[in-house]
Amino acid sequence: MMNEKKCCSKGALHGRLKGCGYRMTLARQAVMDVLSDSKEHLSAEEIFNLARKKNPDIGLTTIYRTTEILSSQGFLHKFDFGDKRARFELADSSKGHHHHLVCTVCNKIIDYDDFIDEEVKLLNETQAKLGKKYNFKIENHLIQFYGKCAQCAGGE
Amino acid sequence: MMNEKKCCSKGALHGRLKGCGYRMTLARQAVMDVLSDSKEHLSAEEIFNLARKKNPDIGLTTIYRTTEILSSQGFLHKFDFGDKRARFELADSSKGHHHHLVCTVCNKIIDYDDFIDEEVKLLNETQAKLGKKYNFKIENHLIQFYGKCAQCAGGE
DNA sequence: GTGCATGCAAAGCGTTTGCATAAAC
DNA sequence: GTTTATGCAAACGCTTTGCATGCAC
Repeated sequence: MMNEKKCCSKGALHGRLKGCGYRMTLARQAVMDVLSDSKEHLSAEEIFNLARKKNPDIGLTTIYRTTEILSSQGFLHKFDFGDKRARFELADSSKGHHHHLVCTVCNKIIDYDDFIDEEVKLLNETQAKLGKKYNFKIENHLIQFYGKCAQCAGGE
Repeated sequence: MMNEKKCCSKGALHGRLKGCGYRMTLARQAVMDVLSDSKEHLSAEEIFNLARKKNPDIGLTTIYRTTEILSSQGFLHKFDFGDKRARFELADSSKGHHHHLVCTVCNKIIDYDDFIDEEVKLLNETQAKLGKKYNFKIENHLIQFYGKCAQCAGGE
């Protein structure tokens, strides 16, 4: 069994970036490493602070530009959880499809992949029907549940 | 059959605001009227421009404060369609449950209520299961499909 | 008359952009 | 050596806040 934790090796990243006309840089590697080490959905500023520990010269602007590129190339997924900042996670193909459960108080986010088979099946059907009826070329969907996590619900 | 187009009469709005310790003002009425007349999902600035026609002295700040209050009291629904600004619609009880289809190019939004019976049913089941498993008090959900509308898909 | 609501201006905050420098190739 | 990537500072756009004035009650 392979012990491949990361979605793609440094070499693969390098190659794929090159294939799109991008260069492989320390900053881009740092962003991938930070997201690879963390299993959270990090904001640009969080990535910045973590990347800084490895490379103190990195700038926040670079994080924005890098996450933009890496997202557009499919290395990262970009999410909006309603807390007014974009959040990113590695597009790790070893992790299957998942949806999110968002605490509206503390912003804790739980990725769930339970019960989603039916969900995804229905989603695909709906997507097909909607696409046809409204003549929309549907490319993506968003499902999130909002509520209060155990801690935050308790204290109320 | 009643010819009641608005979700609640001015009297009802007045009473319900009062019940929460809020006063009935021209600005609050204007925001409700604007949203009542439009069937779109309006941004704060759009509401501002329309409300201005009825009352030129109104300020954008008031729109922000008013939509905040009216949303929190359940008169309005607040949405985020990914275009970096909040959008509002009347919480009109005569309109049933609906979800959204969002064009990622021109930001056109289609409310659909087709095919959602099954969707809502599954959602409720999932919500119950997730709530139990993760000890979350789920209060809300978001479903949106993203893609390109007929016009925007054609021109590409 | 009292206290909430308003308008204006300024500040906040995440994000983007311009430009000179530095690094990848 | 050439071209892309970076860092810094400034600008941006939506939203929020401070404060004196105005309006609902």
